[in-house]
Amino acid sequence: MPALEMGSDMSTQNLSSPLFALVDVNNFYVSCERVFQPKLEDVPMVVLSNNDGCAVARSAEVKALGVKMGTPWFQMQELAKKHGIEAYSSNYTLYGDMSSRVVQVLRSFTPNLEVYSIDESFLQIETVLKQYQNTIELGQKIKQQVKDTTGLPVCVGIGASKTLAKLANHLAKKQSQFAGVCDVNAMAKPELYQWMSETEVGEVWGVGRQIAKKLKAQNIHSVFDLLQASPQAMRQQFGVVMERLCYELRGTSCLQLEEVAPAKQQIIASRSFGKLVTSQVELAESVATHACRAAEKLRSQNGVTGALTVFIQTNPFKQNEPQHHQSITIPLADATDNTLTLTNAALAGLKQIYQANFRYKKAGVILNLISDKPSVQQSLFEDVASKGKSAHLMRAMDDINSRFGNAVIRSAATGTTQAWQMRSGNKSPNYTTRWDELPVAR
DNA sequence: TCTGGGGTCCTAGGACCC
DNA sequence: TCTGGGGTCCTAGGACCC
Repeated sequence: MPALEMGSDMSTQNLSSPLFALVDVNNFYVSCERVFQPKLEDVPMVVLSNNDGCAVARSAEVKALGVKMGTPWFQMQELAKKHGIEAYSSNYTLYGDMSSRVVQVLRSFTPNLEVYSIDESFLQIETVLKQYQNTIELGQKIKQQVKDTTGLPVCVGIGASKTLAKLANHLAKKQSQFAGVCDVNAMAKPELYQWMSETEVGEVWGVGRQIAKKLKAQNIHSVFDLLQASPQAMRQQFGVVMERLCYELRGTSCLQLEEVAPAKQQIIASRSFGKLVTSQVELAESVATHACRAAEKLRSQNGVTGALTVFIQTNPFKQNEPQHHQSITIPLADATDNTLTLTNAALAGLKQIYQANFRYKKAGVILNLISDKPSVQQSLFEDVASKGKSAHLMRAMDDINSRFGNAVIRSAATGTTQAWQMRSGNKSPNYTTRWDELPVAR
């Protein structure tokens, strides 16, 4: 079954099945700090979030003590004293800079690269491989090169789908015998299944706490259990994302490499308060600040927005206090990036949702961007993987794109393809108008 | 006392239209 | 037994990711 029918470059398509490598920096923020302060090597340490609230990065020593990601610093005081854990405030400028250095090294291996997050990149490597004895040699080379150039330690996971590469990366990190590089694609099936049955289902990329809980309730505990579950049944219960994930686990790639980062759809600027806030004046100050910051971000990526959302919320951890989580979306008369317009809209919104008598913990502003690029959302696995349907979808897309260069296309879960033509200077926050429907064969 | 910030996708459901 | 129903547009909210 051809995995990807949507690729535009037919010449390079499907010559061989894809092979993905996920390169992930170990304990990224902690490792960055250590590059510049070598004395911190071997010191148990954490890097803290804004307001020095939570641990957002933990060194190996701290992880070994059982400290979970996001643990509030105040909750680990005792442990910190006992084991000499040091805490550092985060320095995102530094981390961003280190991140681009790592990407630069990775690009020297292949241009087919997706920067997935500040510390992770996917590489598509089946064409690169010829120059190496095997995937492990390539992985080790990458690892060494990043270490030599940036000082940062990475692990490499390799698999036939992004999800499997993620899983391989997990094994590379947890199991020392892999020496930081693991290829589940080259692994003998019995060995792979053994690892899978020893790995909790919650470790799978896309299986979070809620879904893991539901899976376990029906006796799906390990990755191997999930591998054996029927994708159709999983879809019925959990939706299309889960179905796709099942196929990915089975080695059928459904998720493409996204070499070009898609334009942002929204911009968020928000912060927690150091203390609880009740007055509207104080909230207004922070909301205005966030609106300004959001507007700056917007302009820095040459965007415009058609609607602005303001939200305020109480402290969800104070369960004995009345909770209030309110938001409102203000449509803007014209698409804009103007700070004053946005600030005024934000303040007007705040006025409408503010209620006295609540103690607020957080405020923020969300901008909904107007996209000017055609985008495609594939909802159905079948759309991607089954030849007939995706061919039909492609025809529909070609047709729409040739007639309306500036269209937004959605393939709905029912298998219909719909298109909206962009309106210029449109006033609606939803910036799209449905113009036609193209039937797609089921 | 003290609990991050910034994103994505998908679904359900209400209002409305014909 | 009673019942309209399909489709659109929009929002809220849940789940996930790092």
